Amino acid sequence: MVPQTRSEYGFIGYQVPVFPRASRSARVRVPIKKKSGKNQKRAFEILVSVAGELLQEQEGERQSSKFNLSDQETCDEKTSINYRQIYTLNKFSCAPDRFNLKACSNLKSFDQLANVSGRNANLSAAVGIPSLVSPEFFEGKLKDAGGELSIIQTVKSETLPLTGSLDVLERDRKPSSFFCSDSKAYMFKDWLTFDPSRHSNAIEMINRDDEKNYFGCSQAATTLKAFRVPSNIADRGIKNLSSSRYWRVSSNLNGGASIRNDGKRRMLSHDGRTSYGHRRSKRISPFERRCFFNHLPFSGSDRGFQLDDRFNSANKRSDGDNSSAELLHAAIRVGSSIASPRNHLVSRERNVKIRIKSFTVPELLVEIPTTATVGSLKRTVTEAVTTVLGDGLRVSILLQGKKVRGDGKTLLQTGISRDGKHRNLGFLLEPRNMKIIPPPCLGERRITRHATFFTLEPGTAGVSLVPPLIGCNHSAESDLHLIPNISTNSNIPSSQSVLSISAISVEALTLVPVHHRARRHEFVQRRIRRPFSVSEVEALVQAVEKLGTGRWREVKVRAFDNAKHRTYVDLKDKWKTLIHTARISPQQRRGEPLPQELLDRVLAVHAYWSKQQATQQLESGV
DNA sequence: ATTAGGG
DNA sequence: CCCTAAT
Repeated sequence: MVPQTRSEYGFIGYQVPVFPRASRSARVRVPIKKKSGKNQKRAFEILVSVAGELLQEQEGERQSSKFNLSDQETCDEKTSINYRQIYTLNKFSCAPDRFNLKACSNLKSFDQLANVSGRNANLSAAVGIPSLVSPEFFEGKLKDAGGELSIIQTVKSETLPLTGSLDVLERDRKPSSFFCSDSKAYMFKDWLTFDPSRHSNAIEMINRDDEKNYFGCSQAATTLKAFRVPSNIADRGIKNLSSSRYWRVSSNLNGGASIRNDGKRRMLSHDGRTSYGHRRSKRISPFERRCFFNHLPFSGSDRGFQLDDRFNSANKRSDGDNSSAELLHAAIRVGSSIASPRNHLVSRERNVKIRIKSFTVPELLVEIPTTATVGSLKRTVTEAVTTVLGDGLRVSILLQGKKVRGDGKTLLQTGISRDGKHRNLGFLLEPRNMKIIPPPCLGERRITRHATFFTLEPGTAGVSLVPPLIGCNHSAESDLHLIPNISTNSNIPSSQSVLSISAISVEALTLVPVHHRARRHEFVQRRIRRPFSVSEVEALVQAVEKLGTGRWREVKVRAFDNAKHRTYVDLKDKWKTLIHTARISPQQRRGEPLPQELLDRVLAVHAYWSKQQATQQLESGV
């Protein structure tokens, strides 16, 4: 069944993707009452609402056992829901006295569980009590809203991220529990949005019967964003989708190169606010794909959005022969050459087929500490390159060494089409802005949009310049192997070396201020990994010997005051790992070997202060 | 901000 | 290293 229509309803504000059958989900139980209880409660309200519908579906399919959580499940600590996150409801179950939810946010894949029960939630948070369940829902208003919808939409966890395919389910079933009472049809909401400010008002219902394309969602924190989007924008979404994917992967690669070394991380969401971000993940799980996907508009069709789509859509944009645009090879190598054109007739028009086999990346400056690893250098270069390729390139056309002016002219007029062998045709790639990679500690990353299509002369032959597949390795952990002409002369005078990637086909670096659209996705940079040196460990041990554990601030001031990149949390963490290291066998240890003497001291100091702590507690207890 | 721990 | 509850 392919949905011809899409219907959505909801509250505006929070958005909760429904994700009925996740393949897996880790679990963290969340009590209602928390420091950030208010927001969390909202999230729960939403989740519970959604789950209510899911339960009905579940009931109909007699799959309840699949979702049941055992009764021994108890409760505990850990708040995991964060206000501005998107939650995905993974699993749910309902018992007479409890309601279990598993959910995850977009920022942490599959490790959130909300478990709401009469026991671990505080009294007013038990299921069925209006304070937990949103009033509308509880009182059946939501039901009415849903009742008008004849289409139930659900999403298969496996297929949505990649294909965007949707299943339409129709249910005509007797409702159950406290949710909904007698809707004729129940609906799976792909997105349920919830506006705290108006959550006791009417429910908004948006029918989108006439549109095939739609926006999956906007950002969770973005309120009042219309769902309805013109299809031309949705079309554009395909591009963004690809580009963002592209960026995401490449950014993931940058685990080693840090822009900020001040011990803090930052995440920029598209609305410019700063918030916490997600961790770099080792792989792109289906859920991640979905989450990622969810941020973006997508085509309602069944086609997926594999990387190839970028090219597909590029081809389409060129208005030309779809098969003609070859995948442009954009390895970072020297020179650009042009493939000879085949005579190809599309319609009445003769197309010029131009293939860029490779091109040179314009000059890049990468500043990186000499202490950085080779891997981080690679990543830094990767990022620099992808940044340039993404949005920072200006393309000029060179014919016989001269820039071809006038974007309005046809290829015929400029003579490009007659240039049989295209020997004299060239492309000039110039960075639009010089500051590609800010040196560490010197500022904030430029936010650019990545992956840009350059389409020349639409209407005739199209040449799409597609960023290379750098970073399309799906394993974010793996290092990329760039092949730029990196001069690895390490005549590094100071602590900072400037690495220059020379450009060949670039004549000038133009300094064109470019408007930076904030990327629409959160992006967060993990700090660079900086293994502790032996001397650092030495200093740490010495400080702890003196100060004891639990005074990391003082340890920091005392022994690492000038090591800006070592926070007291780092020191505490290092101490933790030191203890572990000292306990394991030398064979199991990794990294720079530490003198056994040092490790012995670690254990001794640890034992000593542990005892101290214990006796102190005894004293205070008495 | 710091501390303490889990991830 | 990250994340975050609890101080």
